Amino acid sequence: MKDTSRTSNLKASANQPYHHGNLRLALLNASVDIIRSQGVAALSLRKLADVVGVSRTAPYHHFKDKDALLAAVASQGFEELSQLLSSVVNDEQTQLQPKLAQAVMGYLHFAIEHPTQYELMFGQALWKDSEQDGFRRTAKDCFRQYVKLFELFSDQGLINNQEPPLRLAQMTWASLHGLARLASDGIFAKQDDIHDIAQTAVRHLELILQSKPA
Amino acid sequence: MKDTSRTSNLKASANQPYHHGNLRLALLNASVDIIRSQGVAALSLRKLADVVGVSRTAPYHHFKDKDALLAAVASQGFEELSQLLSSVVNDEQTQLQPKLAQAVMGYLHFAIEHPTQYELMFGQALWKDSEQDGFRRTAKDCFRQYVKLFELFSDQGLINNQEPPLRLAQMTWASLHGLARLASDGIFAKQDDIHDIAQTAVRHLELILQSKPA
DNA sequence: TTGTTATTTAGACACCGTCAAGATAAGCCA
DNA sequence: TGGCTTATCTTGACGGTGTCTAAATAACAA
Repeated sequence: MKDTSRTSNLKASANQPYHHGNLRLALLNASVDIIRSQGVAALSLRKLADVVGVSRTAPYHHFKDKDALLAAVASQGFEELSQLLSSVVNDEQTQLQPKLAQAVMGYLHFAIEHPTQYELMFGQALWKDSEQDGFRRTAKDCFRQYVKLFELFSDQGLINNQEPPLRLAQMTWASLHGLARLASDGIFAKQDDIHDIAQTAVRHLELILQSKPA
Repeated sequence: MKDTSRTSNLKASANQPYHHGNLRLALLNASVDIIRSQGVAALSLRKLADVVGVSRTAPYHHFKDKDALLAAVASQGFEELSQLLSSVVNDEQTQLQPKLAQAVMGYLHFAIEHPTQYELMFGQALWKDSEQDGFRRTAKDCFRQYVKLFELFSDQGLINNQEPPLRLAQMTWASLHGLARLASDGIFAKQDDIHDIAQTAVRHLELILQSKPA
């Protein structure tokens, strides 16, 4: 599909309209596609370059490393999750239960729909690499949306638990993350089980938020 | 370090005392060492063979694949976790709270002490590979120990929650796993935070086990 | 136009997993 | 003992990978 048309062919945004049009974005999109459909292990820079229609070393002018590319793909995932959570925060619904369920089920849906990307987003490779702190920031912004949800509940007096909202958010996010992991990694095999466990979990989550532990 | 001494040099067990002594075990031990100290990405069959002192292709007579080797390393981890959990089950202590805390803290300790191995144990690579079902069995045996703990509590009347013990085990294991992941992947950076969150989690876990949800 | 700079390319290197063919040696049976 | 079978290990080779270096190309600014 490598034709000889002008470089300004459609030009998705006004940035970097040099030779290719917008190589960085094209590489990122293709990477997300490959990772979501075939897993992280299936992504090689050489095949990626081939798919996009450039030479093997072209991507290195837009991403320092393969790790930098992977960090960008992970960031894209966190931005998608952030948007999901903030839409729940800004929903007109004011009751705790529906909002909580909406956030939890949306989160789980993302993890189950895009398991390989979710694994990449939370893997050690990126989090222990000190060079990827742009990635780390978008990830923390995402978590902040989740915390904001709990602060909202707390402000509206929907939480009886005495723990600070941040701590409750940390605790429940850990639970949610664990469920998401087990589901998306294929460890809880039966899809029905996952749904049941998720609903049971939401019910107990509410229970925790409403209770006053000693 | 490749000397010309007899092959029966120390011979760790009575199995496979052929040329090397016990290549399979040596490879497995060296792999665990490398993965724990440098991560999964740092393990190459060639360097591994070099460390053990054999040629590059020798390992293929003991492990079909690199994946088969990784599955063996993961199995070793699950066996270690199983032993930990069963020691809690068989402890003379009969109260719920100390046993639960002992299991949770032991589990978290393993995950934090050996983060790279823990990531391998729960990664998609192994769980989505249909060929590694020996690995899957040891993993499920490990989870069964955890379930047994809850059945024990239930038999002794220490649980008021109406949910079946299996469901409670699934739910709390998901929470525990999420916490372990966030901690061992370096996402909850501060070590103190982890400890606090873990204690808060244990407190709320008890709370769930004691409560009767609608 | 000329020069500067961003972008892309081809070539090369070291490393990787693993397949095929052959060498070695241990165990078994005569 | 000797010879056969079989498990074990080795050498050589192939295609694929990430990425470095040096050269080519094209956009832009003067």
